[in-house]
Amino acid sequence: MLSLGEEIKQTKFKSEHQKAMLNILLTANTLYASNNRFFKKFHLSPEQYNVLRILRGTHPKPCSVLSIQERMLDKMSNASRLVDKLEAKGLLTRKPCKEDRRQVDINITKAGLQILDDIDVPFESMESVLECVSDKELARFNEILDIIRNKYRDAANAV
Amino acid sequence: MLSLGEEIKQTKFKSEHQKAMLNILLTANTLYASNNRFFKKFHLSPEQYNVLRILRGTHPKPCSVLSIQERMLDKMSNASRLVDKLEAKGLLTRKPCKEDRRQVDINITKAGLQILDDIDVPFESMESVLECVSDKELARFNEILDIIRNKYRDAANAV
DNA sequence: GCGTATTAATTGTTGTTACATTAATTGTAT
DNA sequence: ATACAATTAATGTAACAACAATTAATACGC
Repeated sequence: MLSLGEEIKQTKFKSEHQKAMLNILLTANTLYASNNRFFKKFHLSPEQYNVLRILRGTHPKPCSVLSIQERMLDKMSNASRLVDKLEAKGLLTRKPCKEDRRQVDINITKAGLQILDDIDVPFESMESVLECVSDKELARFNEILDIIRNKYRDAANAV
Repeated sequence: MLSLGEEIKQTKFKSEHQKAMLNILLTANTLYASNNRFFKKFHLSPEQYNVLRILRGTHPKPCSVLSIQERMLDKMSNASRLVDKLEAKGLLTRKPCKEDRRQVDINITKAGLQILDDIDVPFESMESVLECVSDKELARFNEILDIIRNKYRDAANAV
């Protein structure tokens, strides 16, 4: 098993803090790259999968582009174009919203639900890699991530 | 302060494990986006900054493109083209390697070292967001990240 | 030494992201 | 009611990433 230091061939770190920051970025890149390869088997990107999951969550109610965007992990990316791609694949439908004509009602299709079903089992087996860590430890782990996210965002805006 | 659930507007999670996986991805995205905005002030991308840091590490000895690639957080990205950009900005030099003419000797310039100096202080203040977490806890935090990275990569390859 | 395999770096291609801008609709203040 | 602001979605663009393919140099087996 490779440690952070081995992976990026850096022997010294200024502090455990700095190491943690680098480690998050490296780990996320690894996860992202693995997910990329995994979803490619289903002709999806991780972002497209994320959108389908969100739509399954609200199904059978529709969802607007904006509320997809708000629920996405990567807020910067372009929900509108992701929806384009998924519509072209027949995994969702798009129709104007009656109540507010600026909005678009997006619904996942049967094909969309089916592909999520196909993905669920193998994907869950990947997500279970953390079984060797206790729930209590993971709870603290999640807390620390929350702290980092919030403080870092503030710090970056302040600079 | 926003929790994972608040940020992606998802109230239920299947397990602490699944939550941790999503949290890593979300946190990394946030960090990456913040870094992006931060480095833009210096007309650099996070990846370009990473390359300069690596070169400062080996300085005054040169570094090949491959060994830059090996030390990078994101192995997938294109070291060759990053070096292009940085050379165009005068932040590094590129010259053929005498011993092995396939390789290129890359050295950071004074301007490159200077820009790292300019960045160091504000960037370190951003990295210090973790001061409220103890070193012992961070050590365990880093361990868990190492586990996730290694196991997940294996799991993704196996599927 | 010669042919083949391997390694290092670059380049081509395709798709995506980040960010700004635009267009259309709705909300609001007077 | 009308002007102006705010909201929603889509699009234009420049830069970047992923991956394959290419070129050049070196290592290795015989």
